[in-house]
Amino acid sequence: MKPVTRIAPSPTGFLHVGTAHTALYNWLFARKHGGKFILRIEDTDIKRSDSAMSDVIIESLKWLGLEWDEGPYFQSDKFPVYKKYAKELLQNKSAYYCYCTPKELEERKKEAISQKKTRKYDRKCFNLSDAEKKRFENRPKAIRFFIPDGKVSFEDGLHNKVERDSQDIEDFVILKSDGTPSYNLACVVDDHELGITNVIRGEDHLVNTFKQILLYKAFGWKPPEFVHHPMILGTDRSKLSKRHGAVSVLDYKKQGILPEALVNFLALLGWSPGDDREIMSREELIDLFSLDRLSLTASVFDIKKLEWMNGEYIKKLSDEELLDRILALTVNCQLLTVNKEYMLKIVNILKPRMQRLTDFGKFSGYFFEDPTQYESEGVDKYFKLPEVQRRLTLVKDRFSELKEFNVEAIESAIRELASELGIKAALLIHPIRLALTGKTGGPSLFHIVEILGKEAVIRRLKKALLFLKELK
RNA sequence: GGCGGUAUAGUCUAGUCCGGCCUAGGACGUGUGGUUCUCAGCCAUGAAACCCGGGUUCGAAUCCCGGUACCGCCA
Repeated sequence: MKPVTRIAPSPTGFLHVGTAHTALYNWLFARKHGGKFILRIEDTDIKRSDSAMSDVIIESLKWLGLEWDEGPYFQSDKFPVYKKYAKELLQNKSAYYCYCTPKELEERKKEAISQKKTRKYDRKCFNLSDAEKKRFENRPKAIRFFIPDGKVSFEDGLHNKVERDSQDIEDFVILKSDGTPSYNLACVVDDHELGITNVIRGEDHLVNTFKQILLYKAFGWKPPEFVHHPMILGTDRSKLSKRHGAVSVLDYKKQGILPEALVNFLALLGWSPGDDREIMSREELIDLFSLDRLSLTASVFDIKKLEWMNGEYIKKLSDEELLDRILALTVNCQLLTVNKEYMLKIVNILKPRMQRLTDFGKFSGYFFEDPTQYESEGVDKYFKLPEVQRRLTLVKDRFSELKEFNVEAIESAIRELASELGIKAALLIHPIRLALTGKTGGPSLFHIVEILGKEAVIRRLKKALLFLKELK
């Protein structure tokens, strides 16, 4: 039988990388076995959901390339269905009405805690007499699932047999008093109706599974196979959240991370192919993926490694492709008007030092505008060299005499001048770089000079010479 | 608090099922050196881990027992 998996995010306004991580494993598993991957939006909490929020999830999944085969299904379309199933459980005595108000529950729980008793629901409404029930009949009522005695266990694909005493599980609400289903009911009903065969989800749901198993049993349904994978943690080893930095998939997009890099990185957080491979294409991941190679331990999201990996993916892109990606990300209209040939040259020499698409903006400024200031460290180091004014003047003259203004000609001009002056070429190169870019580091100077072109180079050298005059 | 889960370097992991090939492998990060005009890169090289305590065994990261710590759920 072909597997059917799903990702079921709730529309919170963004797609959490943890959810993306889970989605990826479900997607990989479905693709690997020729199965189906379904998207379901868990928007039963109407107050906190709106369509704009699910759009973000859809956009994020698409960006990552995790295409789904069915859906999106919306739980908010199915309220009557959940209600029907809740009533069914009522009828077969697996559930009962609860008339307790949130306030009453709160108070009784507090009291239980203060007496160091269990915080479970006290089953008050299960034990109500008919007369009492009648008295409460006009109150809003929820439906609670009755937990039968005994032990609940299931086989987890990773953790093997997990077991829990039903005494430790409370009679949980399946249908709230406002008629909306609780998470566990909606989840079980939908997983069943959609024919989900493999539920692959974060370990934070492991404990929910006991309740869900009980629901499957009460309905007489066959439960799917469960796999609870380890979670992603922040650097302080607590559940990854906003205070650890970016957690939204689209934030990474904005910050210049490539989707293929994020996918590769996420895949390796809690899974490994068994050998030393790290950089793997989508196809390789599908080919190599296997649930039994998932790790059992939660992993810390290491942004440094993501950046490294992103850099690796950037280096693999052709100049054209990289330029397209940069432009797609940039809102700077000015860049869009610059001629493509020029842009490609810049992309080409900046590529090896880029780790994020946004680095292009950071590193390329001087290709578009003359430097307005010079790094002070560089001024001390290179603009105060002996005879620097005279040397730069000579450089400027040599450059203006050049007929061919290409890397070879530029390099030999500088090297020849250096040997005529009896100094190391570096003593010319560094001040020139500072004069042209305002910076002490960067790509090969000869390439910079070529790309900038004769006119800009001469202009900038003149500017620098003026600056040097004032420096004295 | 109860319950569930987990434990290999700072981080991601391989090895654990079936004890010896593990003086524990790879990657990120980090130290040093080399290359180049600088930075990045690249190459070379180093430091860095089996949670603790018992046991079984000729031999344990791997098996058993007992702790501890961390994470999660109830919230």
